[in-house]
Amino acid sequence: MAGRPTIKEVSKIAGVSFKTVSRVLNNEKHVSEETRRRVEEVVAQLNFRPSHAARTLAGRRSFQVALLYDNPSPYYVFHIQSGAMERCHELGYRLLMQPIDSNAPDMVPDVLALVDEAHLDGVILSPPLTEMPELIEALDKRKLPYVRIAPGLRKDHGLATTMDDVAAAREITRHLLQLGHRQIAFVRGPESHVSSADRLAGYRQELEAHGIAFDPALVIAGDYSFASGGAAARALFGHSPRPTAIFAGNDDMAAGALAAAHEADIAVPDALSIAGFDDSDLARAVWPPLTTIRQPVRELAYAAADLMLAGTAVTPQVMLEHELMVRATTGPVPKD
Amino acid sequence: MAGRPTIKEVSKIAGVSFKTVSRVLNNEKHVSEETRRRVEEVVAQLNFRPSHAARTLAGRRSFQVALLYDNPSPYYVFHIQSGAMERCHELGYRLLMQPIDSNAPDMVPDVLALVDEAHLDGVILSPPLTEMPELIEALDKRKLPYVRIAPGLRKDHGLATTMDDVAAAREITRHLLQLGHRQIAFVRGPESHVSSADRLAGYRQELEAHGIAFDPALVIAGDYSFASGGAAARALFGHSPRPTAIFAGNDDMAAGALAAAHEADIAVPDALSIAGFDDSDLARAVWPPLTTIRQPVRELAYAAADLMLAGTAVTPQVMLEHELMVRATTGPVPKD
DNA sequence: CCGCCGTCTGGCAGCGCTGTCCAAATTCCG
DNA sequence: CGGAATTTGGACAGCGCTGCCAGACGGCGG
Repeated sequence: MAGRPTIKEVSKIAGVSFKTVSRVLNNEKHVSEETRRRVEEVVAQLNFRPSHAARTLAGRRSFQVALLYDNPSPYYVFHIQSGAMERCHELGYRLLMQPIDSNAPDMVPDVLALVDEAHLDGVILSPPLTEMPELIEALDKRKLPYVRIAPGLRKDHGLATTMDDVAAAREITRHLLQLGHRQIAFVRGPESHVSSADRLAGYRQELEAHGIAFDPALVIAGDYSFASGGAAARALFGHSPRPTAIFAGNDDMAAGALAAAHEADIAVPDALSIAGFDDSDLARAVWPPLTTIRQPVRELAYAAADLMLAGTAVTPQVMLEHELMVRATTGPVPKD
Repeated sequence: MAGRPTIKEVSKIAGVSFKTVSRVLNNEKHVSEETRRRVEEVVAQLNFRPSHAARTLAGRRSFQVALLYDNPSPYYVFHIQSGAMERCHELGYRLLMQPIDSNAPDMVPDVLALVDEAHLDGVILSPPLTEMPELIEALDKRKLPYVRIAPGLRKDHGLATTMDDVAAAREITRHLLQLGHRQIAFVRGPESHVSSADRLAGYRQELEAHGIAFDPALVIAGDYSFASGGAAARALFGHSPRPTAIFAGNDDMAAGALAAAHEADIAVPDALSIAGFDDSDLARAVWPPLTTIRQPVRELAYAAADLMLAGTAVTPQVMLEHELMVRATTGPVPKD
């Protein structure tokens, strides 16, 4: 914590007033080319960085935004962070990554307290915080800029980056239908994630578009965890006739179902097809590698930061492309 | 960004000078019980939070530390973050999570710039940043407090939290030896991670302790990635006699080896045992679930923050326990 | 030739706190 | 009951910047 240089020292060495140095640092107009160069030289030479605290205090902006998340998946969090971080960094903002307990009774005041404390210029919300009406309202009321990543509710409200969960689920379902499957089970995620309802809807729509009646008995509730996928699969194995395909609402549950199939000695994909959703690291690490939907998680976060900070987008909501990744857990329906 | 309350407003309502409010906020002495209570009431009622920027600027401390990492594993990063975050939060510090490119030529000045800019009170280093001599020196020279998580080099220098990689690798090796394996291959990690050398050393020591000659041909270089584990396993499958067990330096490589075994139709654990290291999420998601070492990642980070900030520890280095997790990829050596 | 505007630069207040110093109120002794 | 020690709370400067305003200078049109 030794003497870091200050703007005044820079100005003294450069032979200008410290106000001029401030202008250079903030890329303001009305600084002659030569002065600018001279100041920049001194800045580089001293390795000077303006105190973030001082700029925040003196100016109207803190160049600080927070990414709020409450998601147990390391994979998801890691990629959301890295996408948002990249764009923030490019735009000269600092990103505060904040895990939030979305069920805490004081969640909203706590977030607001963070906003005050850090003088945040905006916040980026990821699911399931995107779905909290009190939070959204509080932010609106505060007139604090925010973006939501993949919101499930009120999709046309405010800034948001999304992917089309319904269409993606339809693609997976269509893929299975084209392989000849007719008994396709669906393992859904928790209620708190609207995405899981969207995926269910897509599954159902595609089924019906192919003239296949939707069978509620083939829908099992899970909670996006590996264990719940295994449990769902084991329940399904008791059905008669046994479904020939399982579409799980995320990769963790698909991996759980896959493990259950291995355990029960059911060959995948020969006797049973399994599909996931997300294309997380898991999808390539299990065997056989999982057929799934590549969710553009990193890009969603990158675009979210861009939307909020750069403000160059034409529409307040942007939708990113997903991709069906056909790997080895899905195959033709077994004939017997 | 509407009018957040300031310390002066609090003081006005509480009927004291703003300095007294400051004393209450900082838990200083010389404030009567009653005054303290009154101030705290107003603070709670207004949901007042002191401006972090202002305290940083005015005081000698910023109550801000950074966690620096450069690790591609979402699992590892997530748990390191959450452990460090928890302890920092408990101690009233804010944690800045900063991915750093350890190979960037300006890495050290960039870190120092961050330190200045954010007025950091300390930094937490995770591998492989723990192994960068220039960084360590720069930090020492700056007299900036720091801790290293699981350092490989100069383990007795400065504050650090570690686990015993050598002993853990010996345990895995012993477990395999006890199952009757004699042809045990080792897939090592990249040179940049000293942990991988330690694990190799443990493997070798245990072998020799059991009177088994170390065979360099059974050591294959990997890079901690899933793909490299698969490649190593496929190379090993060509050896004659084929090793009966593979000990991979981390779970990703073990999962890769497991997938390769599945592909080559080699039954695990009946024809081949596989062991990993880390007990990451993967270990339970693959099938069969992986025998591995539980690395106390989260605890290591928690303890690191504690060591640096609470300063209650007796020794500058603390070592945490690992645990051998025997699951289903290891079994008795096949007899033929 | 004057006035006016545009470009560049500096002066100064003040952001919301903490640290230091000092005054007043209270307590504790002999 | 007086004086010193202790507790309590206020005044004030200043942390390192940005916002606003004013001043110096030069070019241009009328």
